[in-house]
Amino acid sequence: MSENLEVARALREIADLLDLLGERFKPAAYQRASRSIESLTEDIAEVAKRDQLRAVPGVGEAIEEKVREFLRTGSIDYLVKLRAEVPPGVLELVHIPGVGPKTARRFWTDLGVQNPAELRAAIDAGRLVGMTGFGPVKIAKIHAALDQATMAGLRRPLLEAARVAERIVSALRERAPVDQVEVAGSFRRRRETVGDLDILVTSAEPEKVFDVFESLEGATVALRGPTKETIRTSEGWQVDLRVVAAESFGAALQYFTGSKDHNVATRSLARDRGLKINEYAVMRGEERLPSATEADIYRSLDLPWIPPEIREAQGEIEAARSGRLPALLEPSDLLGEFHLHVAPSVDDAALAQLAGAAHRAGLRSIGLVPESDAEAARLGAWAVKRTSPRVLVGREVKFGDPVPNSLALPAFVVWSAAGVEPPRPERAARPHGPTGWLGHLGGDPETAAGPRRIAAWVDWATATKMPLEVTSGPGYDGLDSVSLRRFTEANGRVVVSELGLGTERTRALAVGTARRAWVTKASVLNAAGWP
DNA sequence: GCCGTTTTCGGCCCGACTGTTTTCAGTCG
Repeated sequence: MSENLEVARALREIADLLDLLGERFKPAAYQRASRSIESLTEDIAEVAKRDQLRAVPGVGEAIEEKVREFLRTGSIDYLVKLRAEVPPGVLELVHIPGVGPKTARRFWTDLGVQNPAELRAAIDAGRLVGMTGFGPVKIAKIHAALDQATMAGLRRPLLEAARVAERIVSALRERAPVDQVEVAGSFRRRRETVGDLDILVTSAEPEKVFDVFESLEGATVALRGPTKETIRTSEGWQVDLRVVAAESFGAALQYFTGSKDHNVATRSLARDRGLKINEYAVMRGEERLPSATEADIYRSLDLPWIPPEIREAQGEIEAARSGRLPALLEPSDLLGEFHLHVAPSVDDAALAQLAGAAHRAGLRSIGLVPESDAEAARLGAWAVKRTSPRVLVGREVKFGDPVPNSLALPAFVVWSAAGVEPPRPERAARPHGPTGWLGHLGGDPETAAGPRRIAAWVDWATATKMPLEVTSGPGYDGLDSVSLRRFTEANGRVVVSELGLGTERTRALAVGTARRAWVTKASVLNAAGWP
């Protein structure tokens, strides 16, 4: 598993380099293969072993050979050769907002500029003045972008995106003349990390909506047209707002939710049927088909509506076509929350309040996680009196440490993998103790070491039938949806935790992470229907 | 480089926006 990301990165770098060298279609081909391998739920080395690489979308004869070379030797000759043709800093030029491969290539070949620092020096020395295609406005924009280039291209945790999205959406609902408002893009698909926010609204008065949008606190306008405006928030988020007609809302929502590969697949289905889908409507020749809702769009393809979380071109189209879409976990399926840390200072009144909140949230049981044995004893005495919801007292224990049992065994254990190296697979034994599950897998998903660690833990959990905890993203527990899907497909069980109570946001995000992994309530220990 | 029950060759998503243009190229999503 660990090599998937490395292979994807190598292919992505080939794509970027080819782009800079002016290749026409190869970059897109390498990009597609890279994306496809990145979101693969299976170990690429296993796929290669089974001789199924060509079945991966976007992998043909040439890329198969390069993947095999990488798996065999850890590098790709072709990539090494390309790197030699392009100075390393030139790749960074492409990451400056507003600078693409064509522009970066001209800086490099026409001006000899090889990295962002040299570009800044060239601008300061006035060397761009007089180059065709570079007026004063464009030069100033590039200079400004260089000053804040650090934010560009960065993806941040889903939970962080949720806070920004909620703030903007509620401001628009309150202050702007909008009807429907929806956040599309990777946020709506609940990707673990989000690069920018894409908001769609319907409104009869787009200009007024934009006026409100750009007056949000800390907002600076990046661009504004009649149907679209882009701002940058003070925290560095890029937020796009599009105003569409109500009759196009479904088409636009489907289009801007993506993923890119899912859209390629739906468009190709449309083509097979003599239809054409764009962001405004489904068209049959000159005839406009209903496009106000996403269901309209999928109906035109004879498909049921597909939940956004699984729109990744990873089998959802085929499943929809054959009527085998899974009934994904719903927030209302969760009947227990078992990861409620309680402070030592918490008194009976506060506990009663917590239980009341859980009851109102529809939970039948909750699990309290105190920090000490003394606290556990005190909470245990209180808990036996509660029946609605039922209250259990558990402990969070560092994996490998003994379970504390000074008075009574805790009812459950959250094993924390934080900072603990995964056991070797041959030592596939669950720790002794009460019912437990493994959380805090840790690891940074954006670095190479993170996924490898997580994969090792997931392999171990699969072998030992240890359940895994799912929360609202890798910012907390490190478990990404690709690994999670692999785990549940191998019959792994999960506990979905929002790590708190009464915040719709965290529950929605935790459930969203599970849904991305095609998790149904049958795999979820704290859901309805679990024996 | 990939892909195909209309193609094994000839296509490759496409529209919005910007800045520079006198009709368009580049970037972005």
